[in-house]
Amino acid sequence: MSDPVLLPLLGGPPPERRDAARNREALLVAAQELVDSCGVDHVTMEAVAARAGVGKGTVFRRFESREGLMAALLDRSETVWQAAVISGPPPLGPGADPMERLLAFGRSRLTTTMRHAELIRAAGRAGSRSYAAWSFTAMHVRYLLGELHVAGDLPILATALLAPLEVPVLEQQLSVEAFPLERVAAGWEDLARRVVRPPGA
Amino acid sequence: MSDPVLLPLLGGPPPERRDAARNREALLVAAQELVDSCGVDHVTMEAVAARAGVGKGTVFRRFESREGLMAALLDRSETVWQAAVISGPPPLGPGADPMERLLAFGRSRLTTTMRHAELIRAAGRAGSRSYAAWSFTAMHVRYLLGELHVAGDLPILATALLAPLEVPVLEQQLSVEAFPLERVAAGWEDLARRVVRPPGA
DNA sequence: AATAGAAACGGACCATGGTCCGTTTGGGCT
DNA sequence: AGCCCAAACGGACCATGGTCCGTTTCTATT
Repeated sequence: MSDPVLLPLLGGPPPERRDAARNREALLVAAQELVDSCGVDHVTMEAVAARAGVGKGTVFRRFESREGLMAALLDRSETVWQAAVISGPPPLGPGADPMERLLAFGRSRLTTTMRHAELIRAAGRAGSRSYAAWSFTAMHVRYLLGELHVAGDLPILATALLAPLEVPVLEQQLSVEAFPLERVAAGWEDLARRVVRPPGA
Repeated sequence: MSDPVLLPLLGGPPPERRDAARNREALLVAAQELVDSCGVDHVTMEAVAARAGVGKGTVFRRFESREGLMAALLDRSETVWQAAVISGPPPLGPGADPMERLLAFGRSRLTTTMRHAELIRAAGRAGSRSYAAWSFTAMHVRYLLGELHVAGDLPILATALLAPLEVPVLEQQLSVEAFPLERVAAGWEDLARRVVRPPGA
């Protein structure tokens, strides 16, 4: 029977079996290599499986779908950026005043989004991962707006600032309309100021 | 030889052959019926072809891809909405003052987008069609901002107002975070006012 | 160490979007 | 009317994402 002492401590689902963990890692490495060498949309699930030395079924059991695999890859890249926001040097990280941080956030998020654009596209709305990514930025912007004593519906206002930084919107501006990146960045700063500026001033 | 009088008038590409036009129409009708009865993502290209009584190759020749077909379908629905904006009754159509029109535009676009959400998703970035749809709303908002004497980079500000009305953003708020529709709509109005409000007042 | 059963594995199999090419058809020209 | 050929057609064929299930491997328990 199972240990009555451990039982109450089991918070989440049981841990992965060792071979499963090894395969997950191998698959992520293989996928990353293929993405780097062929570009996201030329990577097939079979190729990833073959390169990792496992069967195709295994890939889908671990990551649900192609989107899920891409989301997992994306997660890794996003994590290092999130760390820079949480605990990196100012003005992106803590230390600068909130308005400076907000403007730094916008510029940084803009370039990061474009850098990861292909992967973000390929990840689609994969499970709860993409939600997690959105959630982080939403929480951060909400926090900064709070520090700036912005009045209003903060979650909604945060969304208003984040929406123009989504891939399809940025691609429309940068690629289709061919606005220079600096113009888009400056435009976002202007938007941020308009949103933050108090009504009576 | 070809008529020397007609030749200079040939602005665009030559017109479709009669059978081609008939098939295009039959395919659109078939696709619409299937979408209505099964839901967008259960419609297969073969099913559409079969229902229209043509071969699969024909569907792809006319519409390029699944996304292209969905975009064509979407186009029809969007057109009637666009007509309402251009020449319908105020406050959405012309006649009301610009700020009223802008607020009416936001609410109307919000509900229209959600009504067409599945189709918009399925249409993806299909050819120049999705660009045309974006282009219309962008132009309209730019025009209204001009009428309101808003100072700044109007194309960019228009984008800032349109981005929060895109499907993924709205779904995040309405479905994932479960904000009531009225809250999202009110939030957009607040955003519009902040963007329009002049700096010194 | 032996055992049992849950979990993971692999690759054949299926569904569907998309391509290709030999055949048919429409419509301008004589 | 008859000819011609560009355009359109159709459906076999291919690539790839995703499923299924019989087999193998891990690990907790004795």
